[in-house]
Amino acid sequence: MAQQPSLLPGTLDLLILKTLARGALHGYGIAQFLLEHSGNVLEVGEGSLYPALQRLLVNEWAEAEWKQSETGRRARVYKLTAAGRKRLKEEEREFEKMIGAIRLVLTTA
Amino acid sequence: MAQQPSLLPGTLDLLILKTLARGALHGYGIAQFLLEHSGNVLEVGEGSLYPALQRLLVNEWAEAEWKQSETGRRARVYKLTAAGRKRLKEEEREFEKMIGAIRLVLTTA
DNA sequence: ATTGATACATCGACAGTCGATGGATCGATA
DNA sequence: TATCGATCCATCGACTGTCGATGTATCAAT
Repeated sequence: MAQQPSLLPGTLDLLILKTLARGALHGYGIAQFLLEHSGNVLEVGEGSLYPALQRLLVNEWAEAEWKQSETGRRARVYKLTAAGRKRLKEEEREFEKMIGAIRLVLTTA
Repeated sequence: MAQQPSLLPGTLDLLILKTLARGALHGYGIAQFLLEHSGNVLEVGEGSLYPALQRLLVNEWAEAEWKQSETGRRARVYKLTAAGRKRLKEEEREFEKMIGAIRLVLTTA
């Protein structure tokens, strides 16, 4: 873990999956979405983001397509697959399980 | 992360700190405590536990002392320092911050 | 006598995050 | 017009943390 971890390791895939569940989006947009929708807490660096997106592609939880805007700007748009939606549910379940377990310990007087 | 992660990476120090806040304890006992007080979810392997305890010692968040039981069985008992208690509070704060941020994203319709 | 629980610890493999770096386009400002 | 900041892609090496395997040893129970 880095000195000032901006992320809980192991949760980035879940966050990206969740973001993509709202609709296809490109990498930069995902990072922005996470920042804005987390009260500026989740600062996903590009060195974390792109490897994570590669993981999603390799596992076929997402598929990517190059898009050109009218102005000619290129962006790689990621879109969840059916397997990705399934995976999202699994990761959400697993996350809740872990958090619940940790909370049990933390709240044990 | 392992295939069947038993832990949320980055939370083990917090969990150990919290356990030790209830009283001094040896390594094996910490692992048992976490297992029992997490509904059998948090299975801390020894390959994770002992490196974590070393971290606590190095950072002087805990101190260790060898103890002998009446039967001659040896155990290394860990005890929080003042700095350790301070660190625990910091980690709790940081954890809640992260979880809050993640939850914001996960519950965004 | 062997197994299982208690107790310590280390090792190498592996995965994930981080900061730095590099490239490119575009709009605005100086 | 030059430069800066934002948008957009991606990779690299360093680092940290977890995991499973391995090794030692004691003790109780079978």
